[in-house]
Amino acid sequence: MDTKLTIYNTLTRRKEVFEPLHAPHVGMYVCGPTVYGDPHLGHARPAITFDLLFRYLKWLGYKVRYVRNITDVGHLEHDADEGEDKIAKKARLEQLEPMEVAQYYINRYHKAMEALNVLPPSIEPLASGHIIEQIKLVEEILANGYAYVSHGSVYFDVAKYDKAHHYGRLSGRNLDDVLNTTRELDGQDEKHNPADFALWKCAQPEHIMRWPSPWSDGFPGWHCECTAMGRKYLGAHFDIHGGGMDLIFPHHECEIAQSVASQGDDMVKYWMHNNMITINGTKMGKSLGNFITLEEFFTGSNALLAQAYSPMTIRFFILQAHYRSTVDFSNEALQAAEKGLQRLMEAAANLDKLTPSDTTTVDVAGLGDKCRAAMDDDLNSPIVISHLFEAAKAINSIHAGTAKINASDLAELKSVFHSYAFDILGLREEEQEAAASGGEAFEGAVNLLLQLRQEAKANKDWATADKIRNRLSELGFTLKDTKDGTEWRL
RNA sequence: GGUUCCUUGGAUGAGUGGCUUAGUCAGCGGUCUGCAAAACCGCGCACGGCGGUUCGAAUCCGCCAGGAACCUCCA
Repeated sequence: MDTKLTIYNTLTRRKEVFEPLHAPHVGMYVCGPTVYGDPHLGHARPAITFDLLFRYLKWLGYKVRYVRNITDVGHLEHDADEGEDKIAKKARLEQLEPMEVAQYYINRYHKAMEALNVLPPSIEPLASGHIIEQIKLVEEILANGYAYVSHGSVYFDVAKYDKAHHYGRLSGRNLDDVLNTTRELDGQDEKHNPADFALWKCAQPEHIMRWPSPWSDGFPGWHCECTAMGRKYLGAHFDIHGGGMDLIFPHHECEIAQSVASQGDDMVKYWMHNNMITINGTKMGKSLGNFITLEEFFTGSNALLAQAYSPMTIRFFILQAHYRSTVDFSNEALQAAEKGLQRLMEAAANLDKLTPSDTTTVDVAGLGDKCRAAMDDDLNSPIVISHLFEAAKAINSIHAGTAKINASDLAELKSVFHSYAFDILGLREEEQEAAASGGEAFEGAVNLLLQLRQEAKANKDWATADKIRNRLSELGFTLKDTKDGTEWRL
């Protein structure tokens, strides 16, 4: 297989062959959550998208350092919460230390990510732990003349920067567009230009999250953390920077400006952005109030949900769409994903039970190459999944005895199927928990019932046989009659 | 208003010039089964509208209609 991984680079708006700066090492940075609320379905998208990339790069043999930050310093809120730090505001409402609130939501985020089988990143730095690095970044930009101090705050001089470097090249804007559409915001009179963005903000008296700096007691600007921490852990130049499409402007645009203004060039080679999850066609978001938290999905406790959906159903649902497409939430789509996943996982279970024959009558050759080609094409997970379903069909046919496979093909099929379904797509079987909690006695009891049913069937006592089957079904068991007896699971 | 992008069957969701226009869910028919379920086999159904380029377009270009994200913290 001599294909190469290509990924869509937002900066050039085209797919590019992925060539690491320092192979076999790969550095990737992804914008993580702001921890002032429970993680919702929207947070799952970038986490799973870049988990897929992380897993695939590792599978290809790269040594990947994956940095995903936690924003616990907070950002400015709009209008009514003018100038107030989000985390500080919430803390006062709940009478908790700001860092206590942050820690609470960090823990909740980690729990949700674990449930979704999202691997922990190599480094998960906190913005609050890197104030010194951010101050240093601001000092560099000041020293290079691309920033100015005003009333204890430091602002980035966008107009000056734009003369030497194009401000807006990631998002396809030019400075005039930005100027004409910039809204009136707090502190505008301190700025030389409405388009300028804060590198350091002087804290108001009521602001409790604050740190000393050469300019004032305050807090770093909205975009500094990613530039400072990316550089600290991945170097002045690294391979991949990812995040949601809604971060392209201004966040990532400002990161590029900060990087160029401080070190002379952009740190990032490939910019990657996942699309949004929508609900009724519009973005699911905190500020829109139309989001459903991940925990609500797992428990079904939301009026919009017809039922609970397992973490793996959510993961599979997201992977069934390409990461650069929007994906619309609906119960129908999730139920379809749930059934599809179940089918795939049953095939995986059947795969382990197959016995080899001396010949092969199914077409499984090239499965690995096809999956590889799909992944290489900008992480086309829906195509990988479609190939896995083809494999599932073959597996089930062999399992049912209508097809055969020889030993070497079987070994190959197992290897490829497990690699893509579990190692790369990151799916996992969830039934183990139920079985584990049941214990041997439980299992024995169920088997006893099935044995009684089997005896009833042998006596043609259909009433008793069906009664056992129906009662077990009502309790949530799924029964499957096969030649060799009845299989069951919860 | 500006920037970027989208519009595929009953529901989802791939596919960028011709090859069988994927897969999943739902539906229909069959095999299997005591009857079911599951599984397997088979079937049907689409490329927003209008023009253009081309031997040939869902795929390229133009216009129109509709929609989204960003322009303010946001995955």
